[in-house]
Amino acid sequence: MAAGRAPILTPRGDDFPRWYQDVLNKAELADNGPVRGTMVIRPYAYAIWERMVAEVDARIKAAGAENAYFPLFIPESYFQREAEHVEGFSPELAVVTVGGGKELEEPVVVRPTSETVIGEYMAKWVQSYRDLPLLLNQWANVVRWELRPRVFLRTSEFLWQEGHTAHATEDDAREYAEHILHSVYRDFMVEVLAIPVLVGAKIAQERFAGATNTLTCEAMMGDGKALQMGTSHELGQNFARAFDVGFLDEHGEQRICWTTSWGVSTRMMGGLIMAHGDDAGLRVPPRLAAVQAVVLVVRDEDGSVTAAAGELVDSLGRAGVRARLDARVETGFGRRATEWELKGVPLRIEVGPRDLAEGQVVVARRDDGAKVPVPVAELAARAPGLLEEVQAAMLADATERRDALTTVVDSVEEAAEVSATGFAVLPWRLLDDAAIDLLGRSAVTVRCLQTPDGELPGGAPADELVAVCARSY
RNA sequence: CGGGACGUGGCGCAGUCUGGGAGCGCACCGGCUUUGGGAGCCGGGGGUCGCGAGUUCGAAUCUCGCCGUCCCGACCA
Repeated sequence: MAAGRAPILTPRGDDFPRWYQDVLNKAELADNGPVRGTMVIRPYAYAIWERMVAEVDARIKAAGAENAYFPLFIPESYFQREAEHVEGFSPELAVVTVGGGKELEEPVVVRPTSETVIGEYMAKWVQSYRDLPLLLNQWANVVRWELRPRVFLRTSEFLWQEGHTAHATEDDAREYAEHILHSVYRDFMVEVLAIPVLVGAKIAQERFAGATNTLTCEAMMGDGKALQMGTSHELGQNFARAFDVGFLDEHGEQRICWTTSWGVSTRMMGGLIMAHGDDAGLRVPPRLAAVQAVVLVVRDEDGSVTAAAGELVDSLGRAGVRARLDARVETGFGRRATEWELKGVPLRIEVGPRDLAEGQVVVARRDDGAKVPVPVAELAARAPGLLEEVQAAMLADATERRDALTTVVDSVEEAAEVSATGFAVLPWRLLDDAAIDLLGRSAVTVRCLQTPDGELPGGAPADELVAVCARSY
């Protein structure tokens, strides 16, 4: 029956960007907004984003930071105070010049990031070494006018979390920036998103505007391209100086703080889609999924199947599984099965009269398509374990693919070639300006620097570091 | 912002070259038959042909301008 029918989605191998668009539409994730570069996040995608927020927020709080909220509008003059910051952000600022029908005396910028406003208030709040470290975070929307927008990956407005901290010493600031990268971002991405991200440091050219060091989590997408999934910056004393964030130390000496900032955004939705999606649609890892299991009533003559399915949903819920009932029997089974596959729900539990007669249900895994019968009485007890199996399998799949598409090379030419389809790892010492320029001609960039065993460079000697190169989103 | 392609019901497209009925598939609504992988048949509803000028008796079709989308390059979460 399916033979001869057009595929639901453009196959990934035919046209990856087109496939991505198809997933956004068919899985009802997002639409373009009316203003170029803006997006509408639809309920199913927003539910996933809320799960991301919950998981990341819990980790941020575990790292000791507290949530606060700073204004959307920032005086334009604030941006002028940090030279590199202005230079980096000027091209993508949205500036409001009229308010209440009148030309404003000083234009206000719609925040592209909040270092400047937060710096102003940190200066006010921090007086003593006893006030440090000051660990703040906010969940907010930000605006960066984009020339080439792509839903979730690069939009002019996006949702994110931005952490901002002030510390007494450089070491303390560095440790905290690293702690966030590892214990919040990498942990979340690997354990919840099931995406095996690389951690590393950005080269100077790729640093955040105003940072002294930018740490990154880099993921590989289904087409071998890289996606920066999150960054954590050491800002040195650049912003602290510009905004006069100072304190008296225990010896009564006036000193300047060391600050950090770090963020992850709705871009992770794009990463989720492109890292795990297949030709049948999205695949959501169970720990992330807003709907972990859908109980699908295959057909129902007298209401008894729906009743039994409802009980299964309840029992799954009691077992800690986020389950949902699909009893829309007026819609064909195949249609509904396809819909849930598009949406990537990890487990589909099929219940029909035949199953009930045999005291079983059929459990279909979204990750590998396997279908196994499970006795009704055992479903709730077995589902959590099965979800964990799916979670582990998805991480293993993604890791295997990333490793298969990663090649260690020892020349710039090879790096350019290999980066056409995946990641190239080569000695950092080979990458002088001319080499970086050469890679650039193939749209290849240095994603991050690592130690050979994949850790942050830290204090490792520069000539021992490796550079991970790839094309990127 | 440079190069390329494309804008026709919600989605995907034909029609444009060679001007004259706005059509097709899917989706949607109603009815009947169906229901273990995208249902079938019958009957319906829905479109300023991206926007604006121009040429013409007449423009989806020709001309110009603008906007948007996608791809490829320069920047970012």
